[in-house]
Amino acid sequence: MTDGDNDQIMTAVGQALRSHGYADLTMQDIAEECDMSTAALHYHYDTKADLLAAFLEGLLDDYEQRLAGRGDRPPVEQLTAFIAWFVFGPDDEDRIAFHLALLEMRSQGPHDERIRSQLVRSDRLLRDTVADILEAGVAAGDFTPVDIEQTAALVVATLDGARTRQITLGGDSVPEGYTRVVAEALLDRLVDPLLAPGVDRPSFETVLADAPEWAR
Amino acid sequence: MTDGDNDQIMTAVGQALRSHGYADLTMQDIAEECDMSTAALHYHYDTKADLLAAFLEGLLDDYEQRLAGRGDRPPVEQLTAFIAWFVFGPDDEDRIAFHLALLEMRSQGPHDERIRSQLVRSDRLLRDTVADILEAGVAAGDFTPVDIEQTAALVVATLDGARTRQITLGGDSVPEGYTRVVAEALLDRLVDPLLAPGVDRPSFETVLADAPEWAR
Amino acid sequence: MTDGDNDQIMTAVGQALRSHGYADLTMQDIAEECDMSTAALHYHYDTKADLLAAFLEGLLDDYEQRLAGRGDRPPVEQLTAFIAWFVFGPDDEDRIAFHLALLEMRSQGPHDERIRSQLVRSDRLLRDTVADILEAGVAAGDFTPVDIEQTAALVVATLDGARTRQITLGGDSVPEGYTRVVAEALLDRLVDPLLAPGVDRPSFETVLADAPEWAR
Amino acid sequence: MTDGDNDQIMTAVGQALRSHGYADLTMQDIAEECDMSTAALHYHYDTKADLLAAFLEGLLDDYEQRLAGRGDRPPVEQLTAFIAWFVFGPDDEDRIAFHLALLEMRSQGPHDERIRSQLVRSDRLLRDTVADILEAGVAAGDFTPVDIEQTAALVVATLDGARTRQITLGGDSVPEGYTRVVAEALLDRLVDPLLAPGVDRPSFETVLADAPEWAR
DNA sequence: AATGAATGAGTTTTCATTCAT
DNA sequence: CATGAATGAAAACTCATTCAT
Repeated sequence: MTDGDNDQIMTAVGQALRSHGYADLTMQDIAEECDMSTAALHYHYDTKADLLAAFLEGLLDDYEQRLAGRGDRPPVEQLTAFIAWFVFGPDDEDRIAFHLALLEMRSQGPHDERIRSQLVRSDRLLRDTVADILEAGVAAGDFTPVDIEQTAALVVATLDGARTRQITLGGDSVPEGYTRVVAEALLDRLVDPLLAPGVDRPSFETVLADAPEWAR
Repeated sequence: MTDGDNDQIMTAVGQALRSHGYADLTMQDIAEECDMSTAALHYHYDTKADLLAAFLEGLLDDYEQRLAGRGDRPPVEQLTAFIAWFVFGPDDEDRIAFHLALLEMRSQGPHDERIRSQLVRSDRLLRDTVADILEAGVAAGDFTPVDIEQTAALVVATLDGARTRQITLGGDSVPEGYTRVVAEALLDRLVDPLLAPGVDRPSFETVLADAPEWAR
Repeated sequence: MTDGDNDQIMTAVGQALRSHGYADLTMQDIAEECDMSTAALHYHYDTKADLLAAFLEGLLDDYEQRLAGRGDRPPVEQLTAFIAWFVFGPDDEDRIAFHLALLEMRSQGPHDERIRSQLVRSDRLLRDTVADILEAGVAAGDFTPVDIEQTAALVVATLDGARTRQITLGGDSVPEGYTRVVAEALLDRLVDPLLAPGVDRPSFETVLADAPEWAR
Repeated sequence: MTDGDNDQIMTAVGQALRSHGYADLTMQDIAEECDMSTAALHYHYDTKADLLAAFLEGLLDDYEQRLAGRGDRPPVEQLTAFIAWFVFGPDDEDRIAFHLALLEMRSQGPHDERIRSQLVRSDRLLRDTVADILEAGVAAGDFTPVDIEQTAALVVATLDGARTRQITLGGDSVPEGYTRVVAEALLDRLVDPLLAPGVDRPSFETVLADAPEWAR
């Protein structure tokens, strides 16, 4: 199978997941999305579980690539950009679809070890990213010392929670967007108190405006 | 149908959801859990979707009632208890199973309006609860003034995110438990800076130990 | 059970049959039509088959009563009126419903001896009615001699066929109405050649206009 | 699906319909008749209704083809053969079962548009067949002029009515068979008076004996 | 006399998976 | 490589019937 063929299948899984939801997803749904027979899908992937595990793997690989390459800007900027990265609007359908698919896969983690181990890997990567930024900031004297692991966990959990709520609740509950409100709160309440005297944090708007290349 | 009979069915749905997960839940699973025939279930609820919607509704009603009777203890205590309420250990299998099932239902929100509207209601309730505590605290002079809505959203998102990660990742990634680490971080980084001079926050251990009646 | 109660049930069977058709008719359909529980229906009639057999019996009793009492008008008039009696328009919903119900029951005859014997009784009655008229007409010299049984069978089959086709095909195929066209053909081709010289047949319009009391 | 495979399914539907009747027909019945799983049936036809509609359509297509090849024998013979074609004995179980099933389907016409439209098509076809014969006969000078449409409707209704009564009443009421008696009556009373002087009608027995190839 | 609740047996339909071609 | 066809197992749902009250 060429890479292009595989991409096509993976795209189809994402589309089908988006349209039907995990619980109602059938091989037929996926097959229709990429103009293939279900038998062809089974030729490439032995079971539905295999196919979905591969899909999740691809999903997280993408995610990771986007996290990488933060460049060498000051830690405050990096942290602010990291937080801003989670913000999306109620009309950012691609993003919603992506994370909804991810959420549906995530909820299957406890039932499928292959899925769970990918999730653990991705969690470790996310927290390490934040931890690295924090560590660099403390080392540079830009941040006052903190419990790095604890803070990283806090940041990641908070942003994940905001995203999950925005995706599952839709735009009704927090019209400005759950992620936006929570990201701002994080900056005000967590990041600002962390800054050493004389260190300035770029405004949220600035960071959102000139989104660095890695913040898709 | 008497209330007792209905309770029995709802309990069975909960149990079955815990054992099988949302995506794999069958009417038969539920029927077995309450020693009934599937036909009997269909006698009371026309469709599986109806039954699950009723279950979710009942769940949130319970939730609501538990959140309601917070009593008249000082706001600091209430806030600390609220945060502590989310903490559970990696071995609290029942809670994990329950919230996993709930997470699976949540990921169906975008596909099922009945589910989504219940989720929105529950979100509103949670944030209102925190907002009320904050408001009371500010009014009493125990908390320094803050943006109440913003802070409530932050707290709820953070705790939800921690819970979701703990459930989906298992004990591997944060052995003490994601919820525990994040709850402590929240208290240290968010609640403490909020306290007016002279106001003391009960220690986390204290609150966890004598969990008030409303913190199941 | 009072007669009124039973009438109510029978009406409900007719209504339900009309709405759902025999193949899709359920006890629940009937129960809903008369605001009763299915258990109540089973209290009065042991089985669904019993209930339907009773329904058919009532149906045919009605039918018979309408056939009776032809009075003592001349045989030509009686025969013409008998034929005209079968004519109904594409908008005569009551009549269509009645005969549709009857047709659906009739198609079950071969599967249920109770039904079949009622149908045989009704057939005998219909043919005897025609035969009596023919016999009287021949005796009176109004009709030329014919094979009475054969002619009666022909008349009954023809009118039944026209009615069945009109009911099952709807108004599309023969806009004036199958029964109307065929009844007219019967009069032109069968009755007229039967008349002795000097005997006049009332026009079809006349008979249709002043429908005698027994031709509902 | 090859034509042969489809034929096999259609034959199975016919057989199952004969054995069980329309109201009691299940997919399982059909599946057993052709040594297939019900799932295989559903692979070819999405729903039971689709399958039955296809069956009815195929039935009428066959019918059409059989009616088509009437050859170029004289109109009198054609008309006589057409009428004779409807005759069957009280012991012709296969035909009884088949037409009973068809009658059950017909009584579903008012509830199922797909069925009804096929019935209308079949009605049109039958009447056109008779009308064509009559027209040819009149043109050839074998028949005296008549209202062609009216006469065709009369013939079709009569034969249909006789068949319906014979099927639903069984052999009790008209031991020689309703269709036989009525067909003879039709010939005596309708066809014979139609013949131009010098034109002879083949005897009923003759036609019944050497049934032409198109009279199944 | 009537009902709400329940059920067992069955119905259509779905779906991941297999396999000959 | 890919497909059309097929299947077994299970799914949701239906329905006539029963029974305690």
